[in-house]
Amino acid sequence: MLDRKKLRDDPELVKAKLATRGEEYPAVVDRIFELDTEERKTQVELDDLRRERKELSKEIGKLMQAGDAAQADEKKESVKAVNEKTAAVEARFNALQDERISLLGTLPNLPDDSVPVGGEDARQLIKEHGEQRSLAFKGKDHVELAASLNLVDFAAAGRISGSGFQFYVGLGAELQRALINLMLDVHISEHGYREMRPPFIVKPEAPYGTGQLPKFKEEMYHVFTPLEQVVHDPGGQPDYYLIPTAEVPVCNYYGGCILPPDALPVKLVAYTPCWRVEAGHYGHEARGLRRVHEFDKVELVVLCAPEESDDALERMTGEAEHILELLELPYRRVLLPTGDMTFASAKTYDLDVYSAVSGEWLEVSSASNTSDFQARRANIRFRRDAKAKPEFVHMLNASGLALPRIVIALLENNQLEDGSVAVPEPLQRYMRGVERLAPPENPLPFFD
RNA sequence: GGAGAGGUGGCCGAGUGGUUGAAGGCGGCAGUCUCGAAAACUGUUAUGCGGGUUUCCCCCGCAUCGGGGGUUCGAAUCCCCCCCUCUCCGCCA
Repeated sequence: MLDRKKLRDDPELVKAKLATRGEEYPAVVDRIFELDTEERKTQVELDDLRRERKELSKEIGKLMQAGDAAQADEKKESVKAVNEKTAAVEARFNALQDERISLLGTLPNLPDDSVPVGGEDARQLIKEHGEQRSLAFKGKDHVELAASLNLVDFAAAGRISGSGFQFYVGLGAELQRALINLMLDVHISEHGYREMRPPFIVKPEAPYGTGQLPKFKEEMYHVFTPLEQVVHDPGGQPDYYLIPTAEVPVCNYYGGCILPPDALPVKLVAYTPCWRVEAGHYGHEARGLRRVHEFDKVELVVLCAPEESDDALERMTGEAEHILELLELPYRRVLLPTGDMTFASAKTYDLDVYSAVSGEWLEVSSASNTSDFQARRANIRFRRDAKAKPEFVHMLNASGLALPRIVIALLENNQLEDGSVAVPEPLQRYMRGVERLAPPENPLPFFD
């Protein structure tokens, strides 16, 4: 949510900045500006009428206590007249306010000044790390490796859940668990995060707070309770959503709270599965583990004071990179342009990992500074001092990291000519000391 | 899922239709006392929106007692719906 006052004070600036994110936005800003002006005029009218009613009602109370029923009745009539006027003005006020708020909810965050203007072409390479070496032999892609090493059963997942789901088996499942634990442990003990285990199913208010709603409703899975038990249906919303990222429940953890002085920064890390509809066909883009409906991710969330958030974004991105370095995966950091950022973000870095087989970069992390945008929507504030007025915190999130494409890169980059895959050293202790992923001696019976 | 109880300010808790934004207590902050601290005493202690003044100082209005709707001249208080918590029963990993 953008600051209503900022939009009021400098609509041209807001329009110019939002225009870099989508051509449809300036017109919305104009409309909100009109609504805001009219709404405030109406509020003055409304407040006056309500004050009048309040005063009269008090007088009626006094008259009743004094036993003067006749005069009281007379006043009651005048209050009724005031109430009629109030009802009309109130209806107008509510209509203006509703429209303003719902339109404001559809505007994305203002991009930071350091963000390049433009679409995908304007992506800015910040750094590259590690050698993008190619294999000395013809490597298999991760789907072939996953099959030959008996790590992932795509066919079974397809039968049971449909395309876009995976059945990790044996060492494949252990690898997931190992990656999750490695990431959590590093973020907790080296980077000072506190682990959270949030619920995976949330009410609509939560994705609204983080900005997935109302614009990206179709990207989330809806969870309905059985029809006869559907009791609340505010605004036609389904009952629940499956989280598309841990950001949704974790960022809402302090929803509505005013954090005391010295509470910031708050650093939270959570592993959760993530569910995304990913409607449409992607072909090669979606092969195997590239783009899936359900995946595992370790997510970092930081709440900090406004003046800290620029540094916090750099730090968090570095912390995600640290995991890639531990896994010895070549990666690059890219600064996303205005047209490419997620809704709530003011500035986003993507981390891409290099795949030796396809020679492509695969996105494994997105680190965003949402400034006060999510904090406004979720209403999360803090006090600098015991007596200071509450201010909105700044909120940041970064994947640290998303697993499927890590697995792709790990398998493809670390494969050896004999068809096995080397396990990076830091990961071995999380996998019972396994150094190589090799075809199991007695694989699961496999049906295709 | 069934039956019952309840949700009030940072916390505890009073308040069942009238000047209650809300008693009292605790905590916090400021002051008096003290060499200092404790104790005691005094004062103070919500958020949002709008208007004025004009800049962070104050003044005024409105709203807010889980959320929404209703009754009424007037609702924390009465009615309806929803959300949440607790107790017992049922079911269940």
